[in-house]
Amino acid sequence: MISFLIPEKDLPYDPKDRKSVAEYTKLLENKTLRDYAYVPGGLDNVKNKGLYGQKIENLFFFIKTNNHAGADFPDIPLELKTAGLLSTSSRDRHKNISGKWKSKEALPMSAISFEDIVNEDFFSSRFLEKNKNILLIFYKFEANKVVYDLEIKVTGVWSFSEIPDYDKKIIMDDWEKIKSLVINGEAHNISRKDTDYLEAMPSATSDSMTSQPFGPKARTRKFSFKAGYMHSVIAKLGSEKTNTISLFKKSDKNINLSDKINDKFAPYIGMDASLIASSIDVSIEDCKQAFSILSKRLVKAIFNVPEKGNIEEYVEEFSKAEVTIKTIRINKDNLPKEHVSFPAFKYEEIVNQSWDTSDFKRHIDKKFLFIFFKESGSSFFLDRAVYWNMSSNHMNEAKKVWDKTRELIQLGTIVKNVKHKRRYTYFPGSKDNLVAHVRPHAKDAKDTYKLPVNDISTKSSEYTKHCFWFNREYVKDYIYNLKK
DNA sequence: GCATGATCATGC
DNA sequence: GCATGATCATGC
Repeated sequence: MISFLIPEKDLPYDPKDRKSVAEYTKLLENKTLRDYAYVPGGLDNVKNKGLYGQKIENLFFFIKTNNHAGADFPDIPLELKTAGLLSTSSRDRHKNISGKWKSKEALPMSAISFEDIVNEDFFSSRFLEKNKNILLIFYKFEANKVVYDLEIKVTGVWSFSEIPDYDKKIIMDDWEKIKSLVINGEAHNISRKDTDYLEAMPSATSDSMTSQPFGPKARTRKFSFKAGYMHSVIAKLGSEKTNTISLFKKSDKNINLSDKINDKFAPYIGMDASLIASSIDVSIEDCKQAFSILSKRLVKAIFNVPEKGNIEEYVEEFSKAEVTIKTIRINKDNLPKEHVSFPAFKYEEIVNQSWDTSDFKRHIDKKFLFIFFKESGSSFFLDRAVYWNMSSNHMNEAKKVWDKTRELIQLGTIVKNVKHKRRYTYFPGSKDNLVAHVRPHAKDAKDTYKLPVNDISTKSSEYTKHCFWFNREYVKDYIYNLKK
């Protein structure tokens, strides 16, 4: 039972009218809660952003905090959520889809009950019941600021019924995917990258466990919208001109992202690289990343991305689902010519990170679009486009490589043999782990990053830049051939 | 031939 | 100027 702190008839908005609530909420934009809040004796100094929503309910909407399961505005129904914003930088890959502001992180919504979801269907699910209409209040994130002084920048209502059909389809598929993992007794192996927009986000405390009907205890999780998805929600609420391109047409109803990508690539599959180049009217560069450049130009041609635009930024679905594109050349036996590199890591940073906050995990905890060119005679043809994400058990394999690498850097035991012509390292090699290994990634051997601890055998305080690489055998078996 | 170290062009 | 996304090259 909702009870108002002032009589309902005196409320400055109509709690039974969603539009009225949304318009009233707009008064908060470019203001702080302190501009509206009145408490006899003054406000407290709450800094915990988890309490911000309650304070807004109490002081701005004059609603007592409700502890029951119902919505904050039960008649319409509307669920109030507050979330942080960061300003986008010019180097931001989400700049184009986000406009001025981007979401600080994924938006947690309601808890997932593994016991219940297996008996639900999407349209009568607790997820949809609880989250079909969300009143969003976004503030500029500033750590350690008293909540009353946070600057509110964007507000508005997100409604499932009002998003495009192709977005609904992706969210429904995401929900179904989570449900099917639970049905298969795999709730303990769910990963955020199994889905596109709606993810099963683990609770912040890693030891919080709950039961699942057909498997061992699993981490408790919440349905959450990915940060990439929230970027576009924020831009739309803020009426920013984002100039993005959707893979879907308005009439697309029952097609998912993976199938849509395959459809778009289909006309070019089997086509020789030189023929692709001439048919989209570009030339093939003569450099190391020639195939990467060609495949990005092909993607731009297929999806109508401007020549100068960044694909992962312009293609709305790639931005919302946080997709990374990798181009791979494979030989006649489907083995990639090369291992697959990631950005070089900084030795001083990796020792201060945990696996969950590490850059490597952040890079691989995403969706990928692998574009494979296969060798044929003296040329290569476009063979496959694979929309892919890593499984949780392989994630654990990757973690072993990261753990070992971090340990070696911490101990200062990187270099194996100084006297040898070439310097060999103790970093995990491609035979040591199924998924990944560590190798140099630098302009040349003199291109270094500082070490947190001097290397014992070289006495050096810096070392050639290195990065994590996906093993090419792994790419062949688990990405190209989709082995489980 | 493969594992691993070394290096390069592009684009922002 | 440097990070990125790759390929080249050496030596076991």
